[in-house]
Amino acid sequence: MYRLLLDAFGPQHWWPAETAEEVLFGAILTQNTAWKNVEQAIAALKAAGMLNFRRIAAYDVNSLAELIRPARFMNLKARALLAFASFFGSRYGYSIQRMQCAPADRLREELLGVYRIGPETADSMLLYALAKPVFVIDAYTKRIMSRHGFLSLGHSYDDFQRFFMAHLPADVALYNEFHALLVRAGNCVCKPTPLCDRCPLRKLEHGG
DNA sequence: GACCAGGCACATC
DNA sequence: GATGTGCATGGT
Repeated sequence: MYRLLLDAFGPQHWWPAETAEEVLFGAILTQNTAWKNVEQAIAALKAAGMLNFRRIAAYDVNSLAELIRPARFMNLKARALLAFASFFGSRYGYSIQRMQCAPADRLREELLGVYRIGPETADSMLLYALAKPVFVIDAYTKRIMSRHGFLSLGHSYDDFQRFFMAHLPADVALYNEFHALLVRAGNCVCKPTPLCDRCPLRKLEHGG
C-alpha cells in the first residue's frame, strides 16, 4: 500500500508547518476541519504575533477565538489552545526540546489528559512535532483500511494503531509519509471508498 | 443550497 | 459500552 501510494502521489512533505510549535497549533485546529480553513486561522495567528503558546497563555479567550474563527468550533478550540498552553508552560517551560526528552508513552498519557486532546491529536503531536515513532490514525485511514478488508470500521483507534505498528518497523520517516499518503488518498476525488479505475490502491483488490 | 472537513467531550441509556 | 449530539466556518 505504501509503495503504491508513494509511487502514485510522491512525497507529501508533512507536516505543512514552519516550526514544531506551529505543528502543535495545527494539530488542535485541524480537528474535524479542512486544512484549508486551518491555514487561514494560522495565518491570522501569525499576523497577530500569536502563534506562540507563551504569548497566548496570557491572552483573552474571546480574542483568541476571533483569530481562529475560520478553523471552526472557535470557542472550543480557543479553550483547547489555552489548556495546552497551560500544560506546555507548566510541565515543559514552553520548550519543545524538553518535551522531546520525555518517553513517548508517558508523553502520550500526559497529552491525553489535556482538555480536548484525544488520541489522534496526541499522536499527531508526537509524530509530527516531536518525531516520536507513533502511527497516526484518522477517519481516512479507517475508511481506506476497512475498504480494503484489513480491519473493519467497528475497531477502535487503538486497534487500528496496533495493526499498523505491529506490521511496520518503528520508523518516524515511514510513519510520517504513510499517514500523509493515506490522507492524500482520502482526499482523492474518487474518495477511495468506491474505487475508481485510476485509484493507485485498485491493485490491492483480489489479493494483489 | 446542500454537503462535508486530517475530533472530542459529554449526556443518556 | 454503545450510541447520539453539539460545536457553529468556508470550500466545492
